[in-house]
Amino acid sequence: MPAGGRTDAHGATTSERILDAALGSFATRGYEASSLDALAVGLDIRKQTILYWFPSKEVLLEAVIDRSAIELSEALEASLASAGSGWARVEAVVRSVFRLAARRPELLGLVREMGRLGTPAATRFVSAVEPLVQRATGFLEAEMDAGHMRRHDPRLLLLAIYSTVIGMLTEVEVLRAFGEEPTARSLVRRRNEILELLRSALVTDAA
Amino acid sequence: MPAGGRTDAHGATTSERILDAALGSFATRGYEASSLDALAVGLDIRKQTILYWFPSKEVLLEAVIDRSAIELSEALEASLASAGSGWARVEAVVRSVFRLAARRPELLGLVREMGRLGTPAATRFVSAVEPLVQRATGFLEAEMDAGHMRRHDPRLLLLAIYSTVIGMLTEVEVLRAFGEEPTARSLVRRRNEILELLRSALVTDAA
DNA sequence: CGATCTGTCTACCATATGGTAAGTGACCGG
DNA sequence: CCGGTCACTTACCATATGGTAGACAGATCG
Repeated sequence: MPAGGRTDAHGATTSERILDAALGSFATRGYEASSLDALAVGLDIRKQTILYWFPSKEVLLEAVIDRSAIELSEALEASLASAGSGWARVEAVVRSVFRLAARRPELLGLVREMGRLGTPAATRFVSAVEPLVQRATGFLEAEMDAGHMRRHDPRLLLLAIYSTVIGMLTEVEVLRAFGEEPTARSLVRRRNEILELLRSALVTDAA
Repeated sequence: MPAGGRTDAHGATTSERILDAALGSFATRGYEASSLDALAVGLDIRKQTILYWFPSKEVLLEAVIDRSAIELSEALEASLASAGSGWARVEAVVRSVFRLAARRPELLGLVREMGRLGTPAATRFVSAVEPLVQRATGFLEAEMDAGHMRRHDPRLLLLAIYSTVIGMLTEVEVLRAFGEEPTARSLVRRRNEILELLRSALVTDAA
């Protein structure tokens, strides 16, 4: 039985509920714009209960980051473990990110928020996800060496892929401007568009 | 002589100086996290001078958005006016956005911030830039019809291009994680990477 | 010269914020 | 049954926030 306070009707501990609400708020409103008071009201809890579990707002942020980094890493590692090789591997990862976006959009929102938080919060997240970046660049490089993919700077290529995927998943307002509704159907269309785009950009005829 | 208050040593009116500082702060710290007090201190001005020119923080935001939308539109329109056709046109626009990012990074930062602001602030920006989106999708569609570019959904394609470019220009923390320093040289490398990527994704052999 | 207008300032204020201090009740081992 | 710990609460507090009211100096104009 994990510590974290009394459990509610759904078996969630208080500290878990706080983390969930904080993640949602940080991801959509931003860290600085999120207030402990508002969080507490939303949870029907007193602010001091939050400060009991997380002695300061910054500590709460760190906890949210750590938990999210783990969840993100696990999701990606899982998709990598079962994925094939070559282009199929890229496709599997993109698909799993889109699945994650459908199930837990706040996670992707938090990733975007990282940029604004700067050191040391972002450093925390970055170092947690670092191994994945290493694996990914290594993989891309190998595929290029094997002639399966067009040659690019693997780090910059990864950055471009990341930007495209995250952007198409999180820029809701821009999506609206481009006439895309935030529906599941639209999500699938965006995923397929990205996959097509990446495939024609990356895969060589040799593969 | 445009109104806007007394002019400083460099000929800038007070209201212009306020708009500049606000743009910078909104773009990097975010709207909600920016305070009028901090803005005033940075400008060596009293907060009430800000509220004299812009009667509320929200009005200030609207003014910043309007001015930025105009500046952005003009920069893009200019690059479109002198650009050639086909792939050269896409390349010209991407290059001009990168030039803009080097000269006025806050403009791009504000675009990213739009997503968080939601209605009605984003609507304001979106409707100001809307004509550009129309022109761009129309152009892409024509190129596809002519067989110069691979067929895609033009709106989704534009969204993908936008996401990639904005992401690679604004996600400073992620850039750091990927080992890219925020230098001019790195900017050029990122630009070239994007151009290569887009070219292999879009251009058909027929072109 | 006196009245008015413009731009900026000083003096406040209600509210919201992150955080401290000290309680209260339920449970638990001895 | 009783002292202590755990989870959470009420009661505050200093500071920061967006915003109001009004004074004051300099220019403009009749």
